[in-house]
Amino acid sequence: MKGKKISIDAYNAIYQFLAAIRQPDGTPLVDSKGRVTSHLSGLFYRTVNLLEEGVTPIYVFDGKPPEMKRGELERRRQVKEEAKLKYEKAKERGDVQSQRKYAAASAYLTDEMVRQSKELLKAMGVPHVQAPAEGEAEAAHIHIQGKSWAVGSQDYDSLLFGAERLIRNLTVTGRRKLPNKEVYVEIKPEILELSNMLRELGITREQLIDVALLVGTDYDPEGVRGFGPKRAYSLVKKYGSLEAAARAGELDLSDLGVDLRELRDAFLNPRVEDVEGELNLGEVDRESVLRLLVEEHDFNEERVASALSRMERAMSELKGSSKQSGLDKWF
DNA sequence: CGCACCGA
DNA sequence: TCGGTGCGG
Repeated sequence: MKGKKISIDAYNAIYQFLAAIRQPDGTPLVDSKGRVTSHLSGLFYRTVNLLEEGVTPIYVFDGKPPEMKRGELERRRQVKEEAKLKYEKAKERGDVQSQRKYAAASAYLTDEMVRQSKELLKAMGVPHVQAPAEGEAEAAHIHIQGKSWAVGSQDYDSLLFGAERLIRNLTVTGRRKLPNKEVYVEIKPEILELSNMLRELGITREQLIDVALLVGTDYDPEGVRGFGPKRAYSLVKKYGSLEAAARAGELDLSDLGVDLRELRDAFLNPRVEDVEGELNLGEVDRESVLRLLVEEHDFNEERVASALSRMERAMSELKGSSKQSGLDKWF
């Protein structure tokens, strides 16, 4: 992926840092004032690594969530509250493993953390974009407009939003990951290409959206009871659309939690904005990065300085190369 | 999650 | 150079 730009769902990435960068008992990294810094550590070091590998990340931040997502966001809030209670209980009985698990599950990103993250990226000269609504949709839009080579996310939504190329597990270290236990597994980056997927499946993007709606999406998480990936795909493949399946008596559209037309529209016509010009690397503001990380949040100066040096070298090479221009469309 | 360090 | 470990903030 050298010389490529990847539009990354920032919330998705930062949230994962926040959940994962913790001590075995679930304590996150904090500065001397007790403020959480896990997200800054993850964002900083991973971004430096990506730049060193010649990948330019474009971080896309969420805006106002669509009204339809309200229920799901409320549900997630409740799950987090329960996780918080489970964390307290695990702490009482000194169950360190459960502590970590529930601390990760109850992690939440504050507005302050989002502001800090944007400030850090700005100081690093790394482009970021504010989405009007869903970050995932805007990241896909930037890609579709030819301003990034792919979308980077752990979620599959961008494919439904029409992104041609999705990168999952975008890390440099080829890092290990724990499913639930203390078992670490090798995780490799994964490239998914929409047109290849659709060709192999023999369906259109509209039909893939129908499959997703049966299985469940952020806007209607339950989907239709009884439908997982296999049955959903078979049904759509056989009848062509959810309406046709309903007419054949194989499906009751009122089993969807939300109106079908509205659900489809969320993926086919998401609220996105064009971005002006190219999304390129800017200048590294060494002073600001040091002030933010070292002075304000007690990062180790030598570590930050050495990462900054690696980054500056990488960025000058990247900006010098011609691969950076807007020609990196997928065609 | 990623860095630094260590021993093989 | 690689995998394991412990700490980072």
